[in-house]
Amino acid sequence: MKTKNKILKAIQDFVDDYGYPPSIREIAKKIHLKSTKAVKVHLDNLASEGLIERVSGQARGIRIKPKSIPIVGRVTAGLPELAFEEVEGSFTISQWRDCFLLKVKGNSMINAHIYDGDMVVVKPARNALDNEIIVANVGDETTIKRLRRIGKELVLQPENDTYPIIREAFEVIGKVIGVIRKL
Amino acid sequence: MKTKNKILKAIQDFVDDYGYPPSIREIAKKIHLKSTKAVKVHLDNLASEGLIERVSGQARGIRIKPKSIPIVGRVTAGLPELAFEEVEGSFTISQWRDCFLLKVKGNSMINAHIYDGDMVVVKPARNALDNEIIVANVGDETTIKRLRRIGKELVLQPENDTYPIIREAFEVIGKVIGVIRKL
DNA sequence: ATGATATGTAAACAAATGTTTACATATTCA
DNA sequence: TGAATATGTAAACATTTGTTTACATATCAT
Repeated sequence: MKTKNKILKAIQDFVDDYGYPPSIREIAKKIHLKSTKAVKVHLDNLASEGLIERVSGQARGIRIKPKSIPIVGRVTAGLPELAFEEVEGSFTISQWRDCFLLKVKGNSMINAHIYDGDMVVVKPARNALDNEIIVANVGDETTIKRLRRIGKELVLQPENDTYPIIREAFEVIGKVIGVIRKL
Repeated sequence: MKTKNKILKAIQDFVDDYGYPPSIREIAKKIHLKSTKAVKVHLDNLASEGLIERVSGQARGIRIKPKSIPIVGRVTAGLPELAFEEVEGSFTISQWRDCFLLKVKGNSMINAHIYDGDMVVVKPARNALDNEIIVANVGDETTIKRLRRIGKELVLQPENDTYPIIREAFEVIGKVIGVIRKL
C-alpha cells in the first residue's frame, strides 16, 4: 500500500479509536516514518486531492470526512473488492440532527408501511400539516398517527381500518420524517 | 447557563463546525474566560462526571461522545423542553460500519415490508444462510431477494407472489440487515 | 548511465497548547 | 458577619506539535 493511503487509513483509524485526529508525530510513528517532514508532504498531497482538510499551524488540524454510508443504485463487484455504480450520495446521521427515534408498538399504522418493532425518526415540532404522520401525546400516551382535519376539527387517524379515529385532545410532539427497521 | 454547560456546548459546537476538538484557549475565548486554569478545572469536572473524556497533556485531548440519536419508548413532554421515558439506547451510524445502502427499485419484496423507494442496509458478505434476505448480482443486475434452498439448489425468492423465483446463477454481495425509509 | 523527481532523514526552530503556582474575587453556608 | 468553598486571573513553565532547512536515498525516465 502506498504511503499516502497508509497515512489516510492511519488517520481514520486514529479518529475511530481516540475520537480526535492524530498529530504528525503520531502518524509518523504509526506508519514507521522517522521524519515529520515526510508526513507533512503526504498530508499536503492528501489535502490537495481533497481527501482530507488541513488547518495550517494548528495542533491536530486535520479534518476527515464525517462518517457516512454510501447510497448506491447498483453493485458491480462484491467482496473482497466492492465496486458500486450509480452512487447517489451518502448517508450521515447529521441529517437527523435534533431528532429522536420512537419505537413503534402496535399495528395502527400498517397501511403506511410502519410496522410493530420499527423505529420512526421524529423531528420535534409543535405543529404539523394536514395529512402528515406525527407523534402526539394523548393524555400520557405517546402515539403515532396521521393528522387529519375534519371540518374545523383536528383528529388523529390510524392507518389501519380496524382502529378508531382519535378525537380526544392531543399535543403534537413531532413529525415522522423517516422509518428505520432492523432485520 | 452554568459555565460548565456552556463549556460542554462550546466543545460540541466546535467539533460540529471544525471536525476536531478545541484547545483550552479556544474554549476560553468562546465562553469569555480569560484564564486557561478556569477552563481546565471545568473540563476536569466534566470528565469526572463522565460527560467528556480528557487525555492529559495532549493538544486537543478532549473526547466527546460520538453523535447519536436517542431511542425512546415514550415522550413525556414536547417542545420547548422535550422529555423522554423508556429510553432504550441510542442510535449511531457506527453499527453499520463497512455497510452500504442500496436503493430499492420495484415491488418484489413487499411481503417483507420492503418497498420501492426504500433503502436497505447491506452488510457485505460472500455467503448467506437459507431464508436470509440478501443482495445478489444476477449477471450485471443487482437484486434484493430471499435466499432459499430447494433441495440442493440455491435460488432467489421474491417476496411477492406475482414475481417468479430466480434460478439463474448469482453472486452473493451481502446481507440485508436493515431498512431505511424517508417520508 | 545520468539527470530529474519523489520520498525520506535529521535537526533546529517557532508556535501552539496544557499544567502549575500564587493570588483575587464571588458565592454559599453557618 | 465571617469562614469556607468555588470560581476566575495572571503569569510562568513544560511539553506537544507544526514548519522549515539542508541533505540523503530511492525511483523513474531518457
